[in-house]
Amino acid sequence: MPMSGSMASPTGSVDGKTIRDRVRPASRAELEDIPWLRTLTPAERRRAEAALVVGEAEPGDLVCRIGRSPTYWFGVVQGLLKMSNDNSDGTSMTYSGLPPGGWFGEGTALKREPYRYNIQALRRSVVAGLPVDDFHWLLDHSIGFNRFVMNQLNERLAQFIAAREADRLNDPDARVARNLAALFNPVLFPGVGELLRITQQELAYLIGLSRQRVNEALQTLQARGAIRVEYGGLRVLDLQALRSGAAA
DNA sequence: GCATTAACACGTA
DNA sequence: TACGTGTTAATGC
Repeated sequence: MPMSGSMASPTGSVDGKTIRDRVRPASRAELEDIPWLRTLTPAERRRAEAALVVGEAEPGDLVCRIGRSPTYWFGVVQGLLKMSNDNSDGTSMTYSGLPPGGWFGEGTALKREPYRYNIQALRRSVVAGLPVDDFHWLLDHSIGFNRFVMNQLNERLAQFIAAREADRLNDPDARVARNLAALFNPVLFPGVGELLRITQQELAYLIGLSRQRVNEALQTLQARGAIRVEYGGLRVLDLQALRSGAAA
């Protein structure tokens, strides 16, 4: 039985730069793209906006590293990140892609425990961070923020179940379709838009198939009108078809 | 039979 | 030039 989790990718030279350096306050335009700010009262929002920072991540940069203490609750403003861990045999396993609009790390921030995964930039990205102390302050003071976080956790749980289901499908085309549907989840990743910039190689690592087989599946999905394959990315034409696995 | 790795030509940023 | 895509051939379960 194929399990996508069994697929490992070569780790490559981990140029272990962290983006801790060179963070700056969030610009007005960047604040507009942060979905949970709209759930706050004016006073709460002022505090959150003052605390938010953003940083640029180059391809390969680590946004957070396993074992480090949580410093921020993170969000993707632009670009694409991946969540993965490294195996003892020098390979790594990719668990999830993180497109724009996605916020992550609340589990670690809640418990103030070390990160359990690496978060790495796949392409040039802009990452926002809310310091953990401010994250906790919002949890203690803001009803709207609590609702957002609860909704976020609920949606992620649904995604987790869907991912397990997708892993058990043995039709590679359907697995590719379901994984794409997850990346285009408008609740978890409201900033992804209709064009997702990701290479077929990274998609292959994420899904747990070879690049060649992913390419074949993408051609099939395109022929069915669910997506359009573009250079360095994919455009979604029919999200419902992807969710249903785009079965023949 | 079907997916994987390896290798290649080709087009694009 | 470096990278991503699309394709083929050989190999393995």
